[in-house]
Amino acid sequence: MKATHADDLSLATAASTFAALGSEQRLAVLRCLVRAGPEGLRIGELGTRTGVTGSTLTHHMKILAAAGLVRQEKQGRSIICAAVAYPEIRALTDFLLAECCADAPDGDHAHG
Amino acid sequence: MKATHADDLSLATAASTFAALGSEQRLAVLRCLVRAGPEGLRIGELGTRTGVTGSTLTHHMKILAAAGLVRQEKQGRSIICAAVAYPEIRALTDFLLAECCADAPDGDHAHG
DNA sequence: AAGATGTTTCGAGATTTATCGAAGTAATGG
DNA sequence: CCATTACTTCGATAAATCTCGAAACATCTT
Repeated sequence: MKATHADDLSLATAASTFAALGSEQRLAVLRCLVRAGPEGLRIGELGTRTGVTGSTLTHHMKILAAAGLVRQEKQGRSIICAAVAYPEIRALTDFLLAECCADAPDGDHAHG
Repeated sequence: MKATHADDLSLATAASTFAALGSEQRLAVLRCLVRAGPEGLRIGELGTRTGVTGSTLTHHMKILAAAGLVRQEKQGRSIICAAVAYPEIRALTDFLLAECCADAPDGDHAHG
């Protein structure tokens, strides 16, 4: 068996990471952060851009942070949020490819 | 902009596909099916292997099928389930990579 | 210290999801 | 046609999640 990042992910961890991504609002938030780049955004700005209320945003950010998809850093009275999604997502895609597509050829799959 | 399968996925679709994967039980079911290969498994057998009750399994299978991750086909009095995950997962990974990792270098990412 | 700003916690209502068992539908065999 | 097998639908309950506003907390400014 080939060693990949997928080994880092238990089924439970993978499921909860997927669950974290399984909300349109959170996905929008994550995308917003990723596009903002490594500098990140303040929570407030994030709320403005995504149209999500303060406390709700806090809630979603906790979930994304618990999944390791974002990082929060206090800076003065603001919290700077930035995506740390890259390694996590790589692990996730590796998981999917390893667990689910292990012996699938590249072209046409399981269609018959 | 590079054309990929990611273009096929709206934010809402991606979120609901992630949500479909965001359950340990469903992920276990999907993995079971993927490992079973293109021949698939009967619902009953799937239930036996995963320890999920009949009606609950029906429920989960609906969600997986709605997400396009599995296919169900009647065969006599059985339903054969098989993973069709490959293209969906490819679209999903493409989505993630395109939306979230677009300009991330390959090595060290967004770590400060 | 007082006031302004930015974020979190708390409490609560609404919605969604998970799970089960019992009854229902569909296909095969006697 | 009746029984059996295989799965689904229905109805109900429990649990989790979403969402909000108000109040609390922390930080900077003056």
